[in-house]
Amino acid sequence: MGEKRSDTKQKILEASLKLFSKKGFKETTVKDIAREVGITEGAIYRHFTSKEEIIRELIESITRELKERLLEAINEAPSGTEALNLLVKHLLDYAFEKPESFRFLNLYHLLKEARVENMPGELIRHYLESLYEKGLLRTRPEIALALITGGAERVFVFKEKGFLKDENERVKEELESVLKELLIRK
Amino acid sequence: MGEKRSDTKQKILEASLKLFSKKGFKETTVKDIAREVGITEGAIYRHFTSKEEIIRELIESITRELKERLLEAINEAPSGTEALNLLVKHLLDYAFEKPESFRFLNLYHLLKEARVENMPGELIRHYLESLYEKGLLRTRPEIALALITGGAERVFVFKEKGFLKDENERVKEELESVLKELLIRK
Amino acid sequence: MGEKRSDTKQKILEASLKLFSKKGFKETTVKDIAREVGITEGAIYRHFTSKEEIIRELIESITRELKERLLEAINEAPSGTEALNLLVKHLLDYAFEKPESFRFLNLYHLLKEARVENMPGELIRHYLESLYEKGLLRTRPEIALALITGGAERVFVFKEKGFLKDENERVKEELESVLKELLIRK
Amino acid sequence: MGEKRSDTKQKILEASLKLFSKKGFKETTVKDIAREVGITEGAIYRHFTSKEEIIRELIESITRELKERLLEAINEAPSGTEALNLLVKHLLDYAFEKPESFRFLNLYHLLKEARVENMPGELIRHYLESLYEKGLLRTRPEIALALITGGAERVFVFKEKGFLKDENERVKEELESVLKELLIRK
DNA sequence: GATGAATGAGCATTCATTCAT
DNA sequence: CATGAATGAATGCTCATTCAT
Repeated sequence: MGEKRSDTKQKILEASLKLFSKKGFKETTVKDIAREVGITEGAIYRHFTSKEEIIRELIESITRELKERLLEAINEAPSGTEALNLLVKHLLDYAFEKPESFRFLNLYHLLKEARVENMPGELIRHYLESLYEKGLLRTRPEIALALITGGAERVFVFKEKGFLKDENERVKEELESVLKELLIRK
Repeated sequence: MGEKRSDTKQKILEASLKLFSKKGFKETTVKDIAREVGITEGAIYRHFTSKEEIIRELIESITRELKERLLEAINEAPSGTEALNLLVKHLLDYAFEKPESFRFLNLYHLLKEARVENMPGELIRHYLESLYEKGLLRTRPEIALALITGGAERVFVFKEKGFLKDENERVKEELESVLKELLIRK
Repeated sequence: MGEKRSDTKQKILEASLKLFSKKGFKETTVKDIAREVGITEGAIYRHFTSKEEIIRELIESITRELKERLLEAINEAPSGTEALNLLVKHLLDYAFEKPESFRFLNLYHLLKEARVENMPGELIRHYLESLYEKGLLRTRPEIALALITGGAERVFVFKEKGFLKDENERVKEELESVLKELLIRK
Repeated sequence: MGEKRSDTKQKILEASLKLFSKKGFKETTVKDIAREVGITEGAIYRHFTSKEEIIRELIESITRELKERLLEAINEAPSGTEALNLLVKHLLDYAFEKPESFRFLNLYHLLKEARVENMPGELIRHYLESLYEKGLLRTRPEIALALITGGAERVFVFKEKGFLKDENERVKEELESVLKELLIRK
């Protein structure tokens, strides 16, 4: 009953995420989204007041979801070093599990004006800061963060372009291991 | 000397690079470019047959320029390890020297359908491959490449958002040092 | 008694009258009307086959009602001069009693193609004609009619804009007195 | 040379005035205007930033023009009574000379939110006020104004509907004479 | 009777491109 | 070479109307 109510809204969000992350915001038209869902343009506006609102709703839910996962990692960890391990693991898990969301996030912060405070990265940066002060980090937090998120994102571009042909699992493990080695001062 | 011939054309390319890298392709209109140059829309079409041609010309020249620099690095180097050092250095030099070009390159490969063969990264990847086979690389070439280019790009986003407040020179040095340590197997 | 049967229908007509007279026909949407009534758009179509039908029904009932009042005035009157007095009085009574209806009527004849025969004014004009022929009217019937109806309508615009701040009763009396003086040849 | 520059812009204004005054604001589409001018919709936007801007420009120029005429009347007149005569004459001259402008003005103040201060009527009202205080006016200024402007406007509706078949000149004279008689206290 | 999702035509506006001057 | 008016296709959005529930 209640499932059907927001069935279409959910489909619109999913189609939008797919298209926005692949083609960009301006490049994706409302008609594209409607076609992908299998409805007409007008129907979109029963669920959203504007294209911009779809984007807003997507960025909010993705940000929330990723932040939750990262907070989990921080809270789970017994020690600082272990937290760093978990942070990297959770971020990569998310990126490989939901590449479209991850890509959308990157695109959004690349092209749209965004408050720094809202970026999930800020959460990581904040935590890395404390690790850095304890001497557990090999490089400054911002640089570490750039390597984690930038490296992960690039891997997806490579996969998409056919540069990288390995299975996701193997790629993730290798990236995870090299990042840990890179970041943690022994 | 034929240099003055394409004074306006050069200005159009520069204005386009600036706007495309900042706002994206679709988001930048021909009128925007014309306004930035100080001419009218029609005049653009004296120098380019289409907006798409401006993009094409930009991506070609940026690709060519970056490739040249990278080839230089490879050829200059006395040894494999040293070549890797130089490669990282040259890439970061370029990125920090011409952030708009670097950003444009990233955006282009993120949003537009591009042949892998044309990417400057392919050049690096190819070379890294040979280093990897000699056991000089700590991780697989694609992952290494993802960390170098992804990390560099992300650093610019951070600088733009006010995340990173240090001087360029310091940031570049730190990034360079951590990447070298990361990649080169001792 | 059949009165309750069209409770909602009556509400729709009232809401429509209010909105149409304030904002115009095109400017008032079916959704606006539904919201004002407190139902949904679809429900409107249980009672009317189209937006146009609502307008039609409104103009018909307003026209009928006003005509009835005017006929009453004519029939009531003992003499021609007295009939003129009553005509003016009844018209102003109606306008001040049901300003929305009066406004709707004006707007309709201003913007929509309307048969002259259906206008309540035609009734007045016809009667004025006979008075004119008897030499009781100071000016030609059409001009007299224009002053009566145009003057009354304008008074409402002025009240709405805050131009006129007096009480309705006083305004009506003054308008009535000046119109009688103006029209009746002594 | 300079004439051709704003040739199209002028045509757009004229076509818009014609259509708006006949059909209303919402009822007149940009396509209607373009068709009337003989250009495409897009061309409109080289001369105006929006449909609303066309309306704004029209109301401004009409208001300015009418105010100028009325001020002239006031300044020209040797005495108060004569000024009133001239005011009525000038207003009717304008209305009969430019019925579309007059109609547009009325429609605008009927349907759009307008500042009272900007209405040409305010100019007349202000002047009538001073005449009223001197005892020269038979009725209160607002009522007088309502009869002048409302009566004039209605006459055009009647002409359009075929109610009134006389020549403009005769209608104007009669209206003028009755209004003067009505307003001026002897 | 009523709901609310969906349709489809239409609207204001934008924009890459063309072309006469 | 450059201008700026114009085109025409496309875009985001609105809205009267329909229809399954």
